[in-house]
This record gives sequence, structure tokens and C-alpha cells, in this order.
Amino acid sequence: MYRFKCSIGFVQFRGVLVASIRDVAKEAGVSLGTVSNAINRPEVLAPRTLRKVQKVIEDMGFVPNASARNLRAGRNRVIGLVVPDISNPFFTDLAKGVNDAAFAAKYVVILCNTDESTEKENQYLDVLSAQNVEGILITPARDTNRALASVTEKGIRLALVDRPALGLQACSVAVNDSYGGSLALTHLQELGHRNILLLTGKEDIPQVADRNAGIREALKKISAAERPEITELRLDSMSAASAYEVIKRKIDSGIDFTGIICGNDLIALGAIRAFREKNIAVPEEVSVIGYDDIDFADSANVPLTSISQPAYELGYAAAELIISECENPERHVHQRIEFQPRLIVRSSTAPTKSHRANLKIS
Amino acid sequence: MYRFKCSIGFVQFRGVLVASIRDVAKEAGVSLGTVSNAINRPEVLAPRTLRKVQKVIEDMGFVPNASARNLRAGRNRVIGLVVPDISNPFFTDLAKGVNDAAFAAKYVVILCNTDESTEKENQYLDVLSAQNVEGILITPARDTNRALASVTEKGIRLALVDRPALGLQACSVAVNDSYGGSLALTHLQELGHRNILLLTGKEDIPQVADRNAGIREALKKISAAERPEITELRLDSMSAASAYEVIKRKIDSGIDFTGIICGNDLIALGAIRAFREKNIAVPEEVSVIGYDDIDFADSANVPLTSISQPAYELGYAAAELIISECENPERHVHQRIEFQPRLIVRSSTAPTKSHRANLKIS
DNA sequence: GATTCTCCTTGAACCGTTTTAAGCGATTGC
DNA sequence: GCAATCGCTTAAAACGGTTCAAGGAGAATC
Repeated sequence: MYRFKCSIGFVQFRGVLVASIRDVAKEAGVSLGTVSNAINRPEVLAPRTLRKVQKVIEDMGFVPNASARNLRAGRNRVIGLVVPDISNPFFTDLAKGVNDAAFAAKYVVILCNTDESTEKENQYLDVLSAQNVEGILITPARDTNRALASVTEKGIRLALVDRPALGLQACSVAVNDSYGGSLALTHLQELGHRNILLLTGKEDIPQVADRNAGIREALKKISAAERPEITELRLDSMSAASAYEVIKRKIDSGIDFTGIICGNDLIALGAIRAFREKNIAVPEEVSVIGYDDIDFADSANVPLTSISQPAYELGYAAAELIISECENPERHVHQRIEFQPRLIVRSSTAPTKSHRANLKIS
Repeated sequence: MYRFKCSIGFVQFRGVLVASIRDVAKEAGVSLGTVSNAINRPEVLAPRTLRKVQKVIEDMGFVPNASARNLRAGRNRVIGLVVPDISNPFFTDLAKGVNDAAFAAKYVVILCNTDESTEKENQYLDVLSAQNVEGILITPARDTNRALASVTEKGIRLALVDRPALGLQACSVAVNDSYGGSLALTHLQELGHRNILLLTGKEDIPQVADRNAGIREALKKISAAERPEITELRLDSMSAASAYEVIKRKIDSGIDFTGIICGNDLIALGAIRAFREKNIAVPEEVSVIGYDDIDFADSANVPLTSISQPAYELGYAAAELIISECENPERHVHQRIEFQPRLIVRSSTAPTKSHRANLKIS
């Protein structure tokens, strides 16, 4: 650090001497405004002055104080990301996308993990607005969160991730969940499954509701004779542990299905673990289909058939969207980006026995 | 929002009217300093005044501007977390621990992902110090990063996570990597493995170096007759994809080992995938041991033997440490917390053929 | 040589808080 | 009855930047 060489006293800050723009100015023999220009509008300075100031900045290791900057400019290059479960690789990938896009634009991301709780979500929204972030990227735990609207009233821009912006003044980046649901159902139906268990989270989780809707939609299109029977089972938390417990109990009370559609891959992994423990073969006796197609799906005990969602791209696009809104508010128009999910077939799904028999006959 | 009722003009901010402390003061008929006191030191105000001001604050939905506050007070309840790879569940869990501890203390976390690059690490350190975060939690990509020292010089408190604080004025929370390495080696050695491949990241990654040191230490304690031969192989990135490619090539050029010690579980999964593809049985032909014991280790294709590290606790402890330092700088003394790793045996390791034969004989 | 024009640079105002010394009315002490 | 004390409240000075109107030094024009 340069501080010992500097002729005038630096400011005491947290017990340490830190250079301010004033110190740079004095050292470089220019005015304070010139230093500011060197940082923000180098093109207005004479090349000689610019170089001189830059050298001093470099030597002193000067970094402009973001708070002061923000106070004056009303901007701070911070966005918030609010997700229900960062341990889920889907959201991890999404967060990575957000981070990379933010980094490229010299923004910074505050990560908030709500554990699927609306209460924690609201607390985080309060904290984020106190921090005065420029924008918030959120995958809301529930569809009806009035706190979301009040955030936009405070001038904080909002974008919904993995959700359409229902009635909100906001951009959204989502995956077509309804189509994803229908992909899963159709796959099992075509393999001959007629009794299917739907193992998801609480109904008020938007993604869950949409996929269920897609499944029902797809059901209608299937002739009555071939139409599967659906049973629903709700987990308190969309985690492997929760699915493991529930499926173990289910096995004990008797299995009345040949296929499971899971709310995400973690649930699928938990279920498969339960089956393995009880010596029920996947996919021979039960087919399991996951959702998200996380990286591990391929390395799993039984490589998972899953519905692939572009998590990283989702996050990247969302961050780009909100950052462009922050940089250019007047020109911005809210938009809705929708990605399409894809079915990835691996080893955890197979035709039912009767279906195989039928195939041989015909 | 109150803004339409207020008699004087609010400040235009991001296209939206936002109340400042001045507006509150005017509305409540008190001075600006009194409002500040109502917020920060309610005990100095007369109860009547306090109630009056609080009511106005409530009605206006006033939230103090964090930038101004930070500028003046030098505190902002923000800490930074810098990790090499957030996609790695080890760091995800760690980040979750940090987040939970921060949330409990009403702090907020800026997440920074460096992709194991010192350059990106330094850029993030600059951004974080510009943001004036109160503290930084970091798992440095390399041991020798001079930028770290300069951060503390700027009055930003530092704590090292998953690393001891080598010569730095900082707390640290770490896992005994050297012991972890010896655990892995001893396990394979006891299973009869005499040719072991070490599949890790670059040597200058501190954790890698320490574990290697632990392995060499353990080797020395083994009698020459039983001492395994170690070959090292370095990956550019500690990811499944990288391990997969390298091991596939290795298989083609001939396998001269019966066991692999991997730098983390992702590497182990990538390696196992390569073996499976080439029809080499794990653990019958090759034993594989991972590191970190991520949640998924148990659900993997071949359930992974691994060295378990308390990632969540690591993060939680680190965050608590730095937050207590921020809240009480003068009373704080730097400390070093060390967790012990544990060996978790699953199915990816087994005795070598000759070892099994020996066992039968004896 | 005076005038205009360009190109840089400067000084001062301002952003919204916190903090502290000073002020002020009421109460207490002598 | 006057000074000292007490309990609140206030005014004003930071904090560290950005921004912009105004100033000043040369170069170009007349």
C-alpha cells in the first residue's frame, strides 16, 4: 500500500487508513473532479492528465467507495437472487448463470435461500430493499406473494425466474412447465404404464401446479382405454430425504403403480434409494422419471430419465434482462422469455411387463 | 405507500418517489436528527416523540437508504463469500451454511464464484472492497495470493474457509486435509492396493497439496514391503468432465494401478463413468475413493467411498466468526477452528484380488 | 492584437444518512 | 432567586463520491 508515501493524512476507516478520491487528487496535483473523470469518463481528459491520474490511482491501490458512488448516482450494481433451495443443483446452476452474467456486467449478486418459505422470502425482500439493490431475480415459493408488488413500488426492478410474471410489472424467464409435465406423462404412457404416481411438492408451488396441469391436459388427449390412472402424493419438502421416507412407507403399505413422475431429480434419487433398499428393481418393476436433468442424473445408481431444463441459461438470461433494465430503464420493455424442456431418456424408465409382452405378440 | 399524502415533494429515485429521512422529519414535525435517533437509538428519545416518529415511519413505509448509512457509518451488514466452484456440492453446502448464519445475524452475502482462477478471484476482491463489505470469507484458489493481504489493509476483515490462515491476520476454519489424505491412503493400502493413482487438481491448490503431504506422511509409516507405489495425475479442473476425459485416455494407454484417490467426489464420479464405459468394473478391478462425501455420493452409480467433510458447519462457523469480528472488532481475537474429516466406506472400494486370496489362505 | 472557439480543468453543490456539540426549557440545590 | 443540573431536541458538519456550470489557456480566425 501507498499510504506511507502519501503526504497528507488518509482517512481513518475501521481502524485503517484508506485513500479517498481527495488523496488521489492531491497526490496527482489535480482537482477532485478530474480524478472522478479519470475513472468514469476518461475520454474528456487530456491524455497526459489521464495517464498521470491513472498512475497515481494504480500506485495507491485506490478503489472508489461504492456507497458514496451509489448515494450520489442512485445506483450500486448489486442485484439480489432469491431461490427456494440452493442445494438443488438446478438452482445452483441457475445461480451460476446469474453470477456469470452479473460478473460480465460488473454487477454483484446477493444470494438468498428461502427454504421454500414465503416468510423467509419476505424477510429477504425487506433486507434486499434496505440494501437498495437495483434489481431482484426471484423464483417465488408461491404464486401469490403480495410483497413482490410492493418491492416494485420502491423502485426496485424485478424479474421472475423459472416463473411467468403473473400480473406483475416485470420480466420473466421461464421454462414451459406444462409442456414438461406432458412430456413426462406421455413418455410413461407410451411405455405402457397405466398406474402412475405423481410425487411432487406442495400444490401451491407454482411449478408443481403447472406441471400437474400439463399432465392433466395430456391425459385428456389420450383415449380412455389407454389413459393412465394418476395418484398424487405431496412432499413437504422437495428433497431426496423427504422422498426416501415417504416412498419407504408407501412400499410397506403396498405399491399400486408402475411408474412415478417426480417433481425433481432429488426426489427421484430419494425414491430410487428407497426402492433399492426394499429390493424393488428400477426400472423393471417401477419406472421413475425425474425433473431438471441435473448433472448427477447421468451418474446415478440407475441413470435417471429426466426432463431437462436449461438452468444455467435461464439464470444467465434473467440476469442479462434485469441488468439491461437497470442500465436503460426508459428504453426497457418488459419481456417474457420461455425455454422448452426436453425429455432425456436413460435407464430409470422401461416398458411395463405387459407392454413388453404386447410388443412381442404384435 | 404513503407518498400521495405527503405534503412536501419526495425525491425522485429510479423513476419512483421515495421518502427520505427529511420527509419523515418534516411530516412528524421534528428535526432530521431526531428521526435518525428514533431509528438507531430509540432509548434517547422521549417516549412520546419516539412513538410519533415511529408512526410516521410506518405510515410512509420509510426504509433508510443503505448507501448513505454505509457511507456515514462505515457499516453495511454485507459479507462476501468467494469460492472456487459453486457447482461443487461441497461449496454449495458451505455457502448454505454461510447464508444461514448470516441471515440469523441480519447480514447478507454476496456470492462470488472464481472458477479456480486467481485472476477472477482478484477481480472479485476488488469488487467486494469497492462495495465496502464488512468481511470476506474466502477459499482461495492458491495459497500465495498477495491480494489477500492488501484486502485486510483496506480494513476489510478476512476469514479463510477450508484453509488455515497462513501468515495472514485472519481467522480460519478448516478441515485437516493432511489427515484426510492419510485416511484415504491407509484405507486403500489396507485393502491390499499397492499401485495407487492420485487424481487431483493442480499442485498449487492448497487442499491438494496438503492432502498429498498427508499421503506421503502416511506412506512413510508403512513398512517398505507393504508400501504402495503412488502415481500422480493432475487435472486442469477438478470437475467430473475433466476426470472423465483423462481417465478414458489413461485406460487406452493401459492401467497400471488398482486404486484411485480422487481430489473430490466429482472427479471420482467422472472416473467411474469412464471405467463403466470401458467395461472396467468398480470396485472389482479398480477401487475409487472420492473426497467431500457429497449428498449424492450415496446415490451414485457405484455408491462412493469418500472422505466426509462438514461443509455446512464449516460455512456456518466461518460466517459466525467473521460476523462476531465485525460486531466487536476490539474484543475479537483471531482464531483457528479445525474440523476432522471421516472415512465413509461404501461400495466403490474393495480388497484387491490378491489381497482376497491372501485373506482366504490365512 | 483583439476576438472567438476548443479543449480541459476546476470548484461547489449535492446525495441521505450519522454523529456530536450546542441549545433550551424545566427541575433541583443552595 | 440565581446557578447548576438534567433530559431532550436541534443544527451543522461530516462521509466520499458525481455532476455541471463556469473558468482559463491556447489555437485559430479576422
